[in-house]
Parts: sequence; structure tokens; C-alpha cells
Amino acid sequence: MTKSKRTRPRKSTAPTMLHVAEAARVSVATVSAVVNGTAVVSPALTARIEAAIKDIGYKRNAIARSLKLGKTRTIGLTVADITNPFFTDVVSVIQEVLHRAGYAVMLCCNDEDIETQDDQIQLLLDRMVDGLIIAPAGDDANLKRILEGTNVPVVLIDRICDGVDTDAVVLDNQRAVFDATTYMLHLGHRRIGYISGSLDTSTGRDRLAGYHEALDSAGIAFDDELVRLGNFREADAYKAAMQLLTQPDRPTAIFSANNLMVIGVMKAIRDIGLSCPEDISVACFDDFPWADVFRPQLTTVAQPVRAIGEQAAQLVLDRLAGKTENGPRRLVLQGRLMVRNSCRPHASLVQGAREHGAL
Amino acid sequence: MTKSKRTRPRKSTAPTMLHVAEAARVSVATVSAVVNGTAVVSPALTARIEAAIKDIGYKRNAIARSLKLGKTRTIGLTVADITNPFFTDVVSVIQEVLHRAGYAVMLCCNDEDIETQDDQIQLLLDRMVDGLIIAPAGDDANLKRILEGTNVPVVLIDRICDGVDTDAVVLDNQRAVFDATTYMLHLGHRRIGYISGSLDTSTGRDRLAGYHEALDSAGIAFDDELVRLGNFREADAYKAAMQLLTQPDRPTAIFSANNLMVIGVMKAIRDIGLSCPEDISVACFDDFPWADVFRPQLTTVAQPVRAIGEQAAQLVLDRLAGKTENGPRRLVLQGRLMVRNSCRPHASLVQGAREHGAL
DNA sequence: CTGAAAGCGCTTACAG
DNA sequence: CTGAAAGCGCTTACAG
Repeated sequence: MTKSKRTRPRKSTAPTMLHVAEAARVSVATVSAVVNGTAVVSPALTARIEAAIKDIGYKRNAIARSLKLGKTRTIGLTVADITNPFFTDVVSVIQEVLHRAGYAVMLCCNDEDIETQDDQIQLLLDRMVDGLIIAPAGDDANLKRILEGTNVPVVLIDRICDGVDTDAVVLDNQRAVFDATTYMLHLGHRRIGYISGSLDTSTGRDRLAGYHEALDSAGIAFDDELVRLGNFREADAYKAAMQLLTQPDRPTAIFSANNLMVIGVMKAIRDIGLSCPEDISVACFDDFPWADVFRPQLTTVAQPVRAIGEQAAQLVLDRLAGKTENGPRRLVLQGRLMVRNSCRPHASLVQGAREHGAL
Repeated sequence: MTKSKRTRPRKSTAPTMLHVAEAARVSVATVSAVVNGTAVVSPALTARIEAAIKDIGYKRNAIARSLKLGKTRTIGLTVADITNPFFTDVVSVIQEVLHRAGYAVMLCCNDEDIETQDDQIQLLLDRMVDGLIIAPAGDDANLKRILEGTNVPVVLIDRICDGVDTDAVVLDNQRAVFDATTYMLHLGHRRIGYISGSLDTSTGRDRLAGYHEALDSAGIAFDDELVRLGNFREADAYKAAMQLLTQPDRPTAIFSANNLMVIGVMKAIRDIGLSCPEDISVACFDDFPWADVFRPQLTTVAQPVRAIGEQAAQLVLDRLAGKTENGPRRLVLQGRLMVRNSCRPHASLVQGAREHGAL
């Protein structure tokens, strides 16, 4: 037990700079200087201070520092559902690069509930996060207002919101679904069912637009009976797929607008006694790490999750470093169609090929 | 534009209690009283203060409050790999119940890297989190030391660490694997391969012990050739399974000690030209939401993820509320064997049954 | 019921 | 190179 400890009995609270200063017989300003390396301190004092710090077990109080500096070195992050593997991956990458840059991340999930989301953003702002990365839940009229009141940099990921003019990194959703749908059309499918995400989200709308565009380009008439709302959730998608599959003239292929919904689709196919890809072709948005291993091996649109996370983190970091003073930056990344074997040529095509002796 | 704004031009920084106090012509103490409801203030003043708050757009600064109060109402949470669906689910539940209790959560992932983990815990502690929930990475000699220096409540989840005597919620891993292995033995398998997690973790050790125990109980000699280290990762498990499958007398069944590794196992089976369950039976620890839908439908040990998250969160909350003053509480939950169809009776059993006319 | 004042633990001009 | 002092925005005894 050292002398300093005896003279000033260590309180139950953590040691502060004052304690260090007393032990080293210097001022707190000097302690601060060596702790932060903000000024040059003589070797003698530096040594004494460092010894005292070690001896006492001093740790700088980040809260006091934040109050004084007006910055917390933490970023708020809200996602609708971290249980969705897409978001999980993105969150993981964001956490990684932010941590490497010395930032902590406060995570909030809201299960697509708008009020919870507003709550959480408010909570994050109250805690003075230096920046915000938001994967917004659906149509949120309040988001704009909440965000307007603050001056922390915010970047939207995955989805964008009307009137929220901030940095964002999103996918070229329309293009990606256009490609996937076109692929199915090339396979000879003419009645392609589409399980849509919520149309209150930009992703829901853009993906559906890609489907429409592909049909148009192929000169195929659009049939609303083939489009059902799944709202990005398994349960809703199950019901939607059931409706599709029990129609008199059921689709020969189905595209699901995200990963969660394709599970519902597969369950519906199973429950109705069909099998994929023999009886019906399936493809979906979002890739799975295990897509290669289980059957059917799903054909998917893979999102560049790592790039999305990295860019989003970099965008806030750049703003925080004052590197970007100009208007909002919108990064648009491309998806990639992963052709596996959950889609088969349509019977008519196979038939045609056979007649031509090609199969 | 109101008068108060004109007389005291709103600075670029957020409005403070002082601004409110001036606008309402009261002291900050009174403002504090109404903001926090800590004292009874006359209706007249209350009204004036509330109006001023609304007018100015005042938000209480949580950082300053934290500094004064010595508590931040945030909990630190570290997990090895949030990308692992098991952890994802647990984190999601923890976040949910903590948020409901008014706490924020700071999330850190360390990819099973011990030094990163120590870093992160240090960072969390520096930021004065009120409590810590840790799913510890492997064998960490430093963890004990780091945690000893603090007096915030910590609860371990999933894995426990030697010498770290804190609250914890874990699974009865040995029992769960005992059950799964016994199930395979009942199916007639005698050579059951085991892909183990890292033995630097309690889960790795306990699960392996369950395997041993089951063999013992069945009076089956243990063969080390059948046990391989997969370290809870897909890539390592792939190699391990490859070794198992290319042995002269290869196993007729394989148990994988977690979800990530079973993907490696399935890839190895596929690459070697075998198929499950026809040629080889497979089961694993950790359930998948899609296990019902894809083939083979994996037989798994499901963990009660929701209960784990809830209990862990409740444990910190209880400590914080001073409800539990006694020693460390260790909650042990039970896994559940989800029998699906990735395991088939062993040929010998089928043969035997045939001979007895039972099949 | 209300306010003046001290203090939470730090940082940062400003003197010396 | 070093220290005294003010202040970040709040809360909380303590007077009145």
C-alpha cells in the first residue's frame, strides 16, 4: 500500500485526475497534458505522473471528457430488425470499422415500429451521439422533423425517406430485381409471382418497380393477381404465397423481395405439397451464407453487405472529420444475381427445346 | 420568432437549462425540478417553464446528467460474433428488454479476438456503463483482472470463465449434447464423429463432455480419431469434417458443436460426394429459423434464446436496482432436441429390423 | 415553493 | 514547462 493511498483513503468511487495530481504533486492540468499528450511535459514530471496513474489505477472518465469536449465519440445505430441476417452483417461491419476509428456504437432495434424508432433516435440524440446511422423503419413522417432539430451527421442505409436529405448508402434495388426477374423470364416463365415488401419503404417500392420494368421490357402484361404484399416478414409472406399458389392459374415462379419472406414462401410451397424447383421456381432478394449447402440451393440477389457497412461508417467518419462539407452524398451500390438451382426452365421451354432436339 | 430568442441569440450549440431558466425567469434549480419531477413546483412556474422548454426546444443533456449522477443508464454488451444467429437473437432480446427499462446498449463485437475484447471492455468501462453483459471470447486470463478493478455488475452469457465469479446465464451444454448423442446412438450409430468448438471455452469443453458421457453410458469405447477441432468456425469445421470423412473407417454420423460449423460439415459432405441423410447422419448444436424448410431438415439442439436474453438483462437490471445483494447467481437453462430428418437409422439397425420383419 | 451555490471530472486558454 | 481558474450542463443539499 502506497503512501498516497494512506493519506487520502481511496474512496469507493473511481480515482480521478485530482487524485493523480495529488499523488504526483502536480496540477491536474499537467496530468491532463500527459494523459492526452496535448502539451509537452518534462520527463521528470511525466515519469512521476505515469507512476501515480499506474499506482492508483487511474482511468480517464470519458463522460466528463465528453461533457467538456461536446463530443462523445459514439455513434447511434438503429435498425428495424437485427435478427435479419442482412442487417446483422451490416451492423457487424459498421461496428468493426467504427471501433477501429475509436468510436463506440449504441445499437437500437425497433422491430419496424415507427414510434419505437422515434423514441430511440430521441434517446440517442439526448445522449449526444456524434452521429447517427439509421436503417429507417417504414414511412416515418416524424423522422424528418426529429432529424431537422439536430446538427449531428446522419446517414441512412438500406432505405431512404422522403424529405430526409442526408448522406445515404443504398442499393440499386430496381436494377437488381429487374435482373432477377429478367433471368426468370429468360427461363421461359411468364407467370411470375411477386411477394412484395412494404410499399411504405423505398426498398419495397423500388424492388417492385424492377419487377414491373422487367415485365414491360419483355412485353408481358402485368397481372395484379400475381403481386402480393408480404411486408418483409415471414408470416405475411406465407399467407401471400398461399394465395398465389391456390389461384386457379398459379404462377410457375415466385420472386420474394427479401430473405425473411422467402422462408414463408418455401413453407407455403411445402405445405401445399409442391416442391422447388421441380414444381415451381423461386428466387429472392438477399443472400444466405448457407445457400450453397441446403436444398434447394436458392438463387438470390446478393447485397454487398461489407461495402454497405464500410461506406456507411466512412460517411459519418468523414463528416465528423470535416472532410465533407458539401451536400448529402448518396452512394448507390449494385446487387449481384447469384444463380444457383432453385429456378428451372419453364416446361414450355423444355418442351420447345426437346422438339428442337436441344435437350 | 419569440422575444427570448431575440434577446439571447440562440447559439449553435443546443439550448441548456440556463436558457430555459432565463426565458422563464426562474432559476435552473426550478427548471431541473420540473424537468425531472423531483420537487413540487407551483402551477404558474411549471406552466411558464414548460412553455419555455417547448419554445426553445430544450432537451436535457444526458451526458451532464450522467456526470453528476455517476450513472449513464447504459449497459455494455460484448459478443464474439454477432453474425452468429444465436448471438444475434440473444442480443436482440437483450436490447429489447433493456430499452424498455430505459437503458441504452453499447454493442461490441470482437470476432473471438481476446485482445479486442479486452479493449472493448475497457472502452465500455471508461464510458462508465452501469453494467456489462459479456459473451466472453475464449480463454481470457485478463478478463478476471479487468473485471476485478470495477464495481459495475457484470453478467456472463453463453460461456463462463475461470475465476470470473459473476452472475451468469448459461446452458446445460453437457446434458444437451448427451441427449443428442444418445439419440444418434439409439439410431444405431456407433461411429459418431464430433466436430468440437474451441476447448478454451466452457461451451467447447462442456459439449464435448456430453459426447463422452453419452458414449460411456452406452458402453462404447471412445476413439479420438472421431473428434476434431472446429473452433466454432465454418472453415475450420470444413477441414475437420474432411478429415473425418476421408478416414478409412469413416463415421456414419456427425455431430457439430455449433451452427456455424455445421455449414462447414455440410459443405464437406457435399464436396466429397456424399449426401445427408442418405449416406451420413448429421445433427448440431443451435437451431435455425429455416431448419424446417430446406433439405436436409436438420436435427438440432435448440437453445432458449429468448429466455437467455431476458434473464441476462433481468440479472443486470436487478443488480442495478439493488434487488440482489447476495453472491453471484448462475442460471442454467436447458436445451431442446429438435428431431427432424437429418439423422437416419444406421444400416445395421435397418438390416436388423428387416430381418425381424419390422420394416 | 424557490434560488444561490457547490460540485461531478475533465479541458483549455491564459499567466507566469 | 507548469499551474490557477473558468466552465461544460446538470443535480442537490441547504437557506430563505
